[in-house]
Amino acid sequence: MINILKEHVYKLIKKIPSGRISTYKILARECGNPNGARAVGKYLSINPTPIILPCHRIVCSNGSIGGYSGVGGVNMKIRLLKIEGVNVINNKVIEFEKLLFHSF
DNA sequence: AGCGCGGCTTTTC
DNA sequence: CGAAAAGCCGCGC
Repeated sequence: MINILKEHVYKLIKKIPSGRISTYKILARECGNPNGARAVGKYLSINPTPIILPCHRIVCSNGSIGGYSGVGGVNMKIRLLKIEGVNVINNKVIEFEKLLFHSF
């Protein structure tokens, strides 16, 4: 059990395979902080390796794209998701529930 | 060493 | 659908 969310979050994200996605809340929950989704988002925002860390595979729990502090904003995030095979329409992930990866 | 702020959110009205 | 409020952690001053 890692107390530090940041480290834990990064590891979890790295575990997410291509074509799969997850949510901030789930990650926060996996870290033991169900209400720490926001904190998780911040860690991703300050993540040292934007593309290396598949932060674009993380979306809102409601299926919306959420946000992206990197260059290109959510547009780039959507682009990356589509490249990996995730359908995104109107800033929302299609069938994101089926793509959710919660087998950490 | 201590305090305050911000953020890729989430939930409810 | 759009807007507002709430709770969490690391970093900077």
